[in-house]
Amino acid sequence: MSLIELSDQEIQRRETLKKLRDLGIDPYPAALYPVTHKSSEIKNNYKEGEKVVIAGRLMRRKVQGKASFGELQDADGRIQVYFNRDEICPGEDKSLYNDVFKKLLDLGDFVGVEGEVFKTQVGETTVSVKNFTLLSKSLKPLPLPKTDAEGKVHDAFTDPELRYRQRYVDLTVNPHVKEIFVKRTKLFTAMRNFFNDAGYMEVETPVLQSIPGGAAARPFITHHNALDIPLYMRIANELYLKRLICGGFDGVYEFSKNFRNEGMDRTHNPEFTAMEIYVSYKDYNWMMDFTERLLEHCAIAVNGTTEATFGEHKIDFKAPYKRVTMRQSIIDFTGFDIKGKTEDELREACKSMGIAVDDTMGVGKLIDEIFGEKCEGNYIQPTFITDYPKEMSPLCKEHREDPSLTERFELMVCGKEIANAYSELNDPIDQRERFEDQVRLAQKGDDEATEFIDQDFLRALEYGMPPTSGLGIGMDRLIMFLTNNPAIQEVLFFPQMRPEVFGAKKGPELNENEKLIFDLLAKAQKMDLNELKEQTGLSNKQWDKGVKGLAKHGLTKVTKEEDQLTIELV
RNA sequence: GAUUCCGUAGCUCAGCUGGUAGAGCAAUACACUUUUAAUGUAUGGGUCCAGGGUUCGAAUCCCUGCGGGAUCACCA
Repeated sequence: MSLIELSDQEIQRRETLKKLRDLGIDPYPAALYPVTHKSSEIKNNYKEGEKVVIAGRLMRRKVQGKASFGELQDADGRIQVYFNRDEICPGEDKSLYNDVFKKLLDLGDFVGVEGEVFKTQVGETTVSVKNFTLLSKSLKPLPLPKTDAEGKVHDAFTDPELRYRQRYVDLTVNPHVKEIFVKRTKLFTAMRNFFNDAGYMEVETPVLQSIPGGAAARPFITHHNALDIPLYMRIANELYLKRLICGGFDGVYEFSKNFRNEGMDRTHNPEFTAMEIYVSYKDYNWMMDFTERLLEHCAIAVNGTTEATFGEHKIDFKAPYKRVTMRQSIIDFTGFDIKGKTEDELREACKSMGIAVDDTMGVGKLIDEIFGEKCEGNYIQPTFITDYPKEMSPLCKEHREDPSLTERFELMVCGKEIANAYSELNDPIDQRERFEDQVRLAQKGDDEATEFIDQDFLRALEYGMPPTSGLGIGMDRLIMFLTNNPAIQEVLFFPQMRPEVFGAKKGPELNENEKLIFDLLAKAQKMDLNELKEQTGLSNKQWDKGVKGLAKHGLTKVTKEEDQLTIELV
């Protein structure tokens, strides 16, 4: 990057950097800095006169002559620091205060401070600085949002594009954003602890798979050079976890980064995190109990309460949750009973409800459309929807009382699904037939159906899998609900975005029009302005921009005598 | 994919029916020894997203492109 592209303030900071080096101060020292306290420890456990060593970013500086206040921001928050000229510079030489502190430090610099804790007249806990060390120089000015006495934020850094692309800045200046990610980590920890306490084991399964299975979604495809085969990035980890149940574990779970090559919007990112857990000798009824206890536990761990606010809704994750069969749900909201209906009858019903259908849709898909259109959005409080039609659930066990249904539930919150669970299908012959049905659906044109048959998974089932219940939870969605964020981008550190274009800006060299004008003028050195314009044959706008551009580069000068405008090279 | 809104100083934003680009904070200089977003005075800082068009003249009007937001569609 050339200097010409730097802003005024960036150039100043680079000059400051040089001055520091000239004074023998290393702006990027290597040595460990012996921090003894965090800002929160000092503020929460105030001890008058305590000697502390702290470090962080200098985020505020207010000079008042021979004394100054500043604010240091560390991982926990901010603490005020007090610089007194004669404390820092006891002798004749006051340059450490006058020059280094006042002129060569900038907001955003990482600084280490040794000092003593005291309270100012206004009562603010403050560290009185005895000595300070520059730990890392900041060359770009940070946005500086400020909160006033009424809690109103001024100059907030809010542009989503800038915030997502430069999350490091977002995290530095927006403490509430940091809080979201602290909560996100608390959620993962709480869930992990809950599973571990129950005796289940965290495992890892492949991200690169030769058959993308376990869900209906478009995968990302890549290529392995040594094997010379296509590999897919996983869309789900279900089939691998079930193999491990076949292998004899009681319970296994994995926080799984999944990748789906589909649309992006405020609730969908190409990579997202799911949690899947499989527990042997259990069924979906047990899993419902387990799920509501899990979510209650997680809500408390994250927010300290089972209650959460999401937009206009107040949600309560306190167990137990309401349970409604899909059939009953559709009766409740449409008056239509799906039990025993043929594909044609269902298609007619959809049409009468104003739901768009086409010929590729089978019984399951049609029911799903009705539910999605008429029912789903109505469940605000956590609600289990149970007993899904068989066609929609190729990996789920047939219902013990009704062979057209499966033992499946989804957990709905605020009209969105956040969990999905089965009594897992473990009959290998049934499973093979369901896969084959899926292949037929895919051939019929249903792009949600799975077109691959995972033969190795079927082989595992043939050796035998104990009765098992499995649960999947969309972790991003769950944390959105727990932190009141309607956009998935807000709960991902680095949401996917179109790549930023760097270095595309033009340098100081002349553009085509400027060159044309310059070359013509170079022959004469000095010309009448209008004459030159005619010779170039440029449009008014192009001419105007070109001439202004040249003047800006300091190459030409226009002089006016009487009504005569003359242009000459400088 | 469709519709719609937005892109101006490091940050937040003004800028009317076209007429020399503005404010606050940040920066620079000077003064000030306990301040609470906000000390005073002075100063500097902009290819107004890019390219084209209309015009004597475009940040402003029109077209195209790029980037982003919102709504809808699709997708868990």
